[in-house]
Amino acid sequence: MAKRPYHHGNLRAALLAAGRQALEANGPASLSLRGLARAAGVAAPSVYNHFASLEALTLALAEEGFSEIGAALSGAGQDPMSVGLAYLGFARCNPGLYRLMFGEGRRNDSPEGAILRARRQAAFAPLMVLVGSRETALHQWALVHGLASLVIDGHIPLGPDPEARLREILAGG
Amino acid sequence: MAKRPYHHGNLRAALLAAGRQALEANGPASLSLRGLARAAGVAAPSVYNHFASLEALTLALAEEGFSEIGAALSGAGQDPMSVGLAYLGFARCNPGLYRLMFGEGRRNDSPEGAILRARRQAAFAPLMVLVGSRETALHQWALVHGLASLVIDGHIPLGPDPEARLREILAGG
DNA sequence: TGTACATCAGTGAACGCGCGTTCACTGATGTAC
DNA sequence: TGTACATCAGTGAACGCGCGTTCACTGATGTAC
Repeated sequence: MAKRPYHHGNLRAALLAAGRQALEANGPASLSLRGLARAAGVAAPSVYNHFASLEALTLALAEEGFSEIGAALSGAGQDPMSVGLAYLGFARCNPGLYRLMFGEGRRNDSPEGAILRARRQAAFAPLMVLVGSRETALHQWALVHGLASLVIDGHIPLGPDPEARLREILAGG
Repeated sequence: MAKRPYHHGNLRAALLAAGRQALEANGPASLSLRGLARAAGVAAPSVYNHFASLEALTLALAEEGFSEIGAALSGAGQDPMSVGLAYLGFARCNPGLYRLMFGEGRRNDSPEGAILRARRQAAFAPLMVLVGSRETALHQWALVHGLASLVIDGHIPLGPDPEARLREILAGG
């Protein structure tokens, strides 16, 4: 099979791990097929044994993110404040991934874009369930998403007790 | 001086206009020095007579945006709801530019990034003035920024009366 | 008015770069006889 | 237990691309005499 794989038997996983690392180290724009292959200790064409294209790899990273944030929100219980904090926690732990998932949409009309948009809607669904009206749900989503973006971008220093601060801001309408 | 300028005497303005157009047509990631020169009907090196680098040109575009959103917010009066709607109006009219201004920050520690961050804080200042506590101001900023992002990304279809819908969502806490 | 000259916004050619992707290949592993 | 063979994850070389930037240049304009 392979000649001398540096990765330990699962190049797909190694590439995704390298992607996560690159995402957090240098942001979504830094993702490159050659770069990830390099990071995984493998020649660039090897990537094509596991992903159809760079776009497919990128999408797989985003899928990981949506799956993880979904789990985090599900595990946060029924209290909207808890769900909001869980959402913010995910974004703060994975800022590069969060940006890939929600920002930097290349082109609105690409097939990749359509898939990402659907996944975002799905991630938003738990919020829908918890609150009464659709307006309120959208309001909450906008609030929590906007706050996540601002925090990630360093606009809101959180001080020694980040969670308490986030609670204040979320509540402070 | 020039040989045969296709632009009418102000290449700097022509490049910025081309940048605005590219931003709205294809997003921030599509900005390229060669592309903008092409769009302005000029050879690539000509750009360097007016901007030190692509980064400088990009920053000038963002500055335009911050100046315009500042004017829009100032003109919106004292009512927080009006200011919020003005903010959303700017984002909806200039989605590509808004993304450049607020999203897609390349690297947090680049000098460009620092300038952009300062400009964002400045754009946020009017909100600070209108509301009582700092928490409330941050809450409002997050809400309006998040809503702008979601609307721009097509997650919230606005229907026949967009402004009324946005009012509902903003109010719907 | 005519001539020499400085200015400087433009030019085309070239640089080196990293990129995504394709190609024919190689060689270790696992299986069938 | 040996041997032939198929599989297929890996390989290096090469493709064409667009990019930002640098370079020495050109030639129309505006100014000084």
